[in-house]
Amino acid sequence: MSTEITISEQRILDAAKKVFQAEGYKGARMQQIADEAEISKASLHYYFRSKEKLFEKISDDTMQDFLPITATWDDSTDKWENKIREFVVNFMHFVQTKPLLFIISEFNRNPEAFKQKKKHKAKFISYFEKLRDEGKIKDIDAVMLFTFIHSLCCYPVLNENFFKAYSGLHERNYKQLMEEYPKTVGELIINYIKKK
Amino acid sequence: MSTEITISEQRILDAAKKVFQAEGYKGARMQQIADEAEISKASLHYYFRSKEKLFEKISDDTMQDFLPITATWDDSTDKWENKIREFVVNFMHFVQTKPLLFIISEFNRNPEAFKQKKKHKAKFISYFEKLRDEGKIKDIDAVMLFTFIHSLCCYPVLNENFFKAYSGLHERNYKQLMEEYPKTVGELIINYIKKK
DNA sequence: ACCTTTGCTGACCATTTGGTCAAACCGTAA
DNA sequence: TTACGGTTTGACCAAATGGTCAGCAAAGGT
Repeated sequence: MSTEITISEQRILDAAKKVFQAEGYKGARMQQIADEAEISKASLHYYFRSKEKLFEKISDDTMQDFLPITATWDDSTDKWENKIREFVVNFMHFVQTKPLLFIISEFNRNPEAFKQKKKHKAKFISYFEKLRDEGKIKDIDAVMLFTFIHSLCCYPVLNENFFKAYSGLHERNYKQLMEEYPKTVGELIINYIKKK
Repeated sequence: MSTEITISEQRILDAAKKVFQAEGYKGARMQQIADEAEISKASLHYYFRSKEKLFEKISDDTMQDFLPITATWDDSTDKWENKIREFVVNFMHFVQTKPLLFIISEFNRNPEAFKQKKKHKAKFISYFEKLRDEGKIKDIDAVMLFTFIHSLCCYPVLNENFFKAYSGLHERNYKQLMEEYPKTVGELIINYIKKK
């Protein structure tokens, strides 16, 4: 079967995620990925014809993994406050766990390379526009809200090292801050759109 | 004088900023920078011994340019609300104008390379901790606040292309959004820490 | 036992890249 | 005119890099 994933293939994908995340696309070396996967460089090219194909595969997989999180904005009886809390926690966990940094970097550098520009905003936007039209929240711009949540969830994780050095926080303090962070972000957002 | 900057040197710096910003450190090519500066690659190395030195110079200059903005948190009689509004506008303009993207990327990739880790947070933190202790604002964590402002100001600009594709916004809509953005961010922050 | 497929590798290649160097260029002071 | 110091460059180099290929070994299938 063509959809089966061999052990070697999985080792390569794990290694590639690690190296791409640490070095970026241009900085990552095929030899380094091969070493990390304990395999020869020729084998690496046997499974993934080129560096580009390998990057694409990881990029696609990661984006695919994100889809379940957007399900937050499907119909359900949860209060919107809880949906926001849930989304922020899940989103931040995703950003902390998955190799998003190099994908975003590459995206910024070369947007054309990404053909299927999945528009994840649709569900989010319509969910909050409906709430607004029903008068259940303040009169806010849903796209602006979308931007706020993304910024707050992604920035401190994606730019962890820069942020640490820049703010003078050490590892321990940063971790401590990040433990409370999702909860506080949730409350910030809720506080912003809740009718008083 | 060693502090004088020749025309060629300036041309190189401008070209390098452009290329580094567009391609990242690893992706930038010395030849491309030389071409952009309309100069030979050998001349480029005459002024800046290595790619690393050139990067360092630009990185240092950019960080230096940021200092005036932090002056917002010096003593002055302005209301804190106005200081926040002013800072957000200035900060976002800076991020939009200066080549921050590749510096942050490189910083994340290789934090040790940056020796003088300037801690800009000091003034900001003490300013808001004082306000809090005086009971003029809510009981918030100043570091958390620092994180919020940075995230909100930097993310949508640094990851412009990713954000656009991801959210499905086109150029026009993005620009329109970004015009109101600083103002709205300011109000979001003020709303969060203002005593009711 | 023989053949075919699949996984895997060392050796090799063409190209790119950061960096060097001797020589040329050019304004100017003597 | 000449000598000199700073500036500029084409030609060149060693190292690194993505990628190729012929062939080996193991696992079935017949």
